[in-house]
Amino acid sequence: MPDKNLKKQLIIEAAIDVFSKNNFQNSTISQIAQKAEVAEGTIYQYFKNKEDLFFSIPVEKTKDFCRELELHLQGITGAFNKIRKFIWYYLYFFKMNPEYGRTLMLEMRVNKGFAKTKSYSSFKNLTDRILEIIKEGQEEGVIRKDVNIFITRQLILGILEHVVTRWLLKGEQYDLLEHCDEVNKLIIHGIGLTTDLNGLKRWREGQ
Amino acid sequence: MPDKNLKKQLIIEAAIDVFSKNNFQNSTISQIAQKAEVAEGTIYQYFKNKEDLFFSIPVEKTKDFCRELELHLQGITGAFNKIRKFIWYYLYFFKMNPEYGRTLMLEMRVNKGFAKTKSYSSFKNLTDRILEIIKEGQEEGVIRKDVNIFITRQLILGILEHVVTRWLLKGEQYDLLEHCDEVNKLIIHGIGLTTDLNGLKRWREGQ
DNA sequence: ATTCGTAATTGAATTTTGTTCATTAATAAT
DNA sequence: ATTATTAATGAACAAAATTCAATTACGAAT
Repeated sequence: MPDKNLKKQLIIEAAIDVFSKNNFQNSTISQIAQKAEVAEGTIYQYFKNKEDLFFSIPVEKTKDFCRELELHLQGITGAFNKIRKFIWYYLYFFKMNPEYGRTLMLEMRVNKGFAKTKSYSSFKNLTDRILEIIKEGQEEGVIRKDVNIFITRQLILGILEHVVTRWLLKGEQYDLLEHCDEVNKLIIHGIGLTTDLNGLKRWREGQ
Repeated sequence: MPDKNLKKQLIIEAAIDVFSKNNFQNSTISQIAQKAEVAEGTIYQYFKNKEDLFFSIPVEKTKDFCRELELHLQGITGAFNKIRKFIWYYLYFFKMNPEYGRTLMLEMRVNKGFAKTKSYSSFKNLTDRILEIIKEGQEEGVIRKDVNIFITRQLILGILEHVVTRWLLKGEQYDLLEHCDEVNKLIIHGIGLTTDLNGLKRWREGQ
């Protein structure tokens, strides 16, 4: 029983390596087979096709991602503090796992088939978690209620994905955590520097 | 002379159709050739290879995108008003051109080769434009100065790309313009509903 | 220990698809 | 009309994904 998964894991290991160096299109089954020291046919014993192998890659890593996030959030109180930690951890994880980032951000996330994969189910935990935090913040009275919570989540995930994607496309040259505070500040307070206190009052009533 | 571009355009037309229905990987040259009613070899008269054809698709549309944006911004004063219009127009354009969106958002934007293409150069006008508006807002004193302008831009582009990408992945079922106001509100004011006026004061001084 | 049955593995054959190229057709120039 | 140049063709080629009949390894049963 562990033997079977061992070989499967061996192939995935090789696939991670090959797919993250080149991309999906430019990676070949024979490269992966060579690296895993199995015959090409063997791969098709464990995976339906090239795409299926590809989608199997981030399952485990994504589970780690969510599990560790939960750990990092332990003992933190207050929605804003949790969001700050979420932002930090999100960027930190991609900094530490760039090959995972390349596959997930540049290829999976943008694929229509992704929503049907196991990785997506794992990833959904993460996006569900941020939704919970948003609701918590609304109950605390620190997060605005006059905006759809899903749009609120899109603001947070949007900038994070954009920041990570840019970093990957630029070749991971700078430190991803560099602008952690600024991102946080923008999410919480927005770009506006209004002194319109009447306006402020109006938004509050908008809840 | 116009004959030559006519055939090239014909091929692009067919490519738009095929590439946006399936994706890059699952579209074949022979499908495109059939649809354009030319021989497969003819395509290679006009384009170096499949990828070159792919990247040629959004050149013209992207130029339109930028040109029309400029038109829509005409006569609007004040950074916030311009941003509001930018957001509206951005969403409006993808609503009207979903096949363009599918190619640009789900395939191009996330491709390392994209930054070297003509489409990217056009697209850069758009992202440069939002940067100008941000600077203008800072001079007006309505946009915070204690955050890197590039990060500020990433907030705006991030949520817009995320909103459009989600819409595309969900099969374009709902109206993309539905949440225009909410997006705007979040960008300008953030998710926070703080009454901490001392904090507010501190941020202002942070400029 | 030997046999038998099942599952895993192999790599050569097949299929699909991008790309090339020699040939043919069309167009323009003299 | 003849020639030169350019465009278009589709069969041939190459590369890579996928299949499959043959082989090997393994475990249980006798």
